Amino acid sequence: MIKSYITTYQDFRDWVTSLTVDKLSLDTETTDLNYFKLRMRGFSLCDGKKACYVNVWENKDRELILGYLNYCLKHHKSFQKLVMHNAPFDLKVLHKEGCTEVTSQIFCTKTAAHLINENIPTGLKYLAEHILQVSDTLTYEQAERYGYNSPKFIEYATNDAIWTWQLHEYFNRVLYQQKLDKLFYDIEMPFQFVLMDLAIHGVQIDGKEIDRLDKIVSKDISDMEFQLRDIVGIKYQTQGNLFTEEMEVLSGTNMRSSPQLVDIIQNRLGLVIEEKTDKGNPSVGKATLLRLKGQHEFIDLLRKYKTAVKLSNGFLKPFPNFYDADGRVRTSFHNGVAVTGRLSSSKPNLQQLPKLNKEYPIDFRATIIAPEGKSLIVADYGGQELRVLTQITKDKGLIDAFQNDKDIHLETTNKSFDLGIPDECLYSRHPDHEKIKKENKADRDKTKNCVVFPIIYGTTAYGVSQSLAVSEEVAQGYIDDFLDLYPGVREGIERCSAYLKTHKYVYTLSGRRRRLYDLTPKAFRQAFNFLIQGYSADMIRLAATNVRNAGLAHPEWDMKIVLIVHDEIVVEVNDEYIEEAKAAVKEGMESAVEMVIPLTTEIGVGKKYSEAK
DNA sequence: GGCTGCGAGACTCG
DNA sequence: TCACGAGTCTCGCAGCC
Repeated sequence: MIKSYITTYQDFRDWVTSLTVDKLSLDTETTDLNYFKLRMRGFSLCDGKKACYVNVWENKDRELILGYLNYCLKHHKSFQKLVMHNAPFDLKVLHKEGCTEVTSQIFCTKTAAHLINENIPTGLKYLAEHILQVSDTLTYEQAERYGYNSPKFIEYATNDAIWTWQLHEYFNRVLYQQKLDKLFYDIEMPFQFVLMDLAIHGVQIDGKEIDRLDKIVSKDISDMEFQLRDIVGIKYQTQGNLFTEEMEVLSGTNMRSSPQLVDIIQNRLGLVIEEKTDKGNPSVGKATLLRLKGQHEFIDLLRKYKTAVKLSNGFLKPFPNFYDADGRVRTSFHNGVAVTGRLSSSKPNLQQLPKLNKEYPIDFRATIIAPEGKSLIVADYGGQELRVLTQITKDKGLIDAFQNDKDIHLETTNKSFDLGIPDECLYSRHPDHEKIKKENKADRDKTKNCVVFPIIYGTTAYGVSQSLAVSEEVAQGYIDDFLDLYPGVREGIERCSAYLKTHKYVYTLSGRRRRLYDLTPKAFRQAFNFLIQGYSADMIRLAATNVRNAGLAHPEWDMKIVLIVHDEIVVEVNDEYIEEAKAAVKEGMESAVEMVIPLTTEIGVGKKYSEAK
C-alpha cells in the first residue's frame, strides 16, 4: 500500500487525478464529535492500492482543498461509491465543511458489521483486529510524537481509511451471501442521511421553561424531604442552602436509598413487602408502592417524591449540560446498538423523555419546542405492533378485526372474563360499542396490558399471574383464550420457534436477522419478539427516509426531522406549510411498507412537543 | 480520608 | 426460571493511594 501525507492543494489534486477506480473509502478527523462545535482536522482516502491523509488543519490551502473535495463528491468518477465507517458522522463532518450534496452511493461498514453480526462491537479498531487480523494499535498520541510528516504518523492517519476499504470488500460479499443486501442498500443506506440530518439539526429546547420547572420541582422535593421524615418521626436538623437560601434537611436517613426505605416501610410502618428484586431482596420499586398505595400517608407521598426526584435528577438538572450555543440539543442516535435493529439515543437519551404524570403533573415535554415561525408535527403509527403481528401471522381473526374495526382487546376480555357481550357489539360501528367499552374499561385495560402485549413479549403463565394477581392456572387460561381467538398467532410463534431451532437465527419481513445460539426458553421469546420489533424498526427507517425526501422536494417548507422515537417521527416545519407537510408526513409513513392491514398514522401539531402529541 | 470503579436497583421511554 | 428492547442516575461497597 502506497501511503502519502498531503498538505497542499496541488498534491491533493494530483493524488485524485491519478485515480482509476470508481470507489473510495473516506475517514474524517475532527476537533469534536458534536456537529455544532466540530472542525475538520483532516481526512484520509483509500482506493485499495494507495492511501493518503490530507491535513487541512491550519493549512493555507484549506479552502481550496475542501472546495475540490466538494467538487469531487459530486462529479468525480472515483467518488461514485463512498465507503465510510459510521457514515452519518463523516457525512455531517463533510456537511459542516460545506460538502452538503453527497450524491455518491454510500456504504457504511459499521452498519454492515451490525447486520452481519448484531452481537459483536462495531468499532473500527475491534473489526480491524477481529476480521482483518490487524495487530497494529498505534494511538494518536504515539503517532503524533513521531512528527506529522513521519511514516508512523502517515500510517496511523491512513489506517482507518485502509481498514474501512478492506472491511467493505469482505462485508459486501457477506451481505449478499446472507441476503442482507436489500435491507442494507434499500433501507439502511438511505436512512444514513436521516441520521446525518438528526445529528446536524438537533432539537430546540426552551431553557427558560426548564429553569422554571426545575425551581418548582426542587422546592417540592425539599418540602417533601421534611414531610416524609415528619410522617415517620425521623429526627433531622436544618441547614440553609448557600445558593437558594432555602432550608434543607440534614439527616442520617436518605430517602433515595432503597435499603433504608425497606427498613422504614417494614420496621417503622409495619407494612409487608412481598415484591423481590432480581437478587431476591425486598423491593421498594413501583410495583410495591402501587400495591401499598393508600395504606399509609408515607407511601403516597413517597410515590410523588420519587417521581419528582427522577424528573429533577434525570432530566431537569442534567439537560442544560447538553445545550449547544444555539439553544439546541444534539443527541447521539445509535444505529448499531440494539440487537433488534431499533435505534437508541444517548447523551441525552431523547427516547425516554417523561410523559405527563397525572399524580405529579410537570410537563417536561413542553420544554421541547419549535423555533420561531415553525411548528412541530408529531406522527406515530397507530397499533404498530399488533399490525405487524397480523402481517406476520396472517391470522384471519386479526385481519377481520382490523378490516372491520373490531376491538381486539375487548374481544379478548369478553372471552376471558366471560362478559357475554354479543359479537356485533365488539365492532366500533355498533351503536353500543362505546358504551360497552367504557363499562368494561378496567377489565379491558388489564387484558391489554397484562395479557395481549405480554404475549407479544413471550410472557409465561407465571408472568401474567404475577401482574394480575391470579393463579397460574387462571393466567394460562387467559393466554389460551387469546391464542384460541387468534390461532394464527399460536402457529406463528410455533413456526418461529421451529425455524430458530433448525437455523439458530430468525429473520424479519425486511430480511433483518437475529442470531441466537443458546436456545434457552428466553431465546425463543426474544426470537418472536424480534420479528415484530425488528420489522417495526425498519418500517420507521423507511418512513423517515420518505419524510426526508418529501422535505427535500419542498425546500420552502424547511421541514426537518428532529426526533425518532421507535414508532414516532417528530418534524419541524415552517408555519405556513403545516397542512402540506402534515399530508406529506402521513403519506410518507403510511406508504413505508405494504401490509395486509394498511398502516395508520396519528398526527398532531403544536409549538411544543406535548401540545402536538 | 478521599477518589474511582462497579454492580444492584430503580426509573424513564416504546 | 418466569415479559421484549434501550439509557441514566444514585447508592453502597471494594480497592487504592
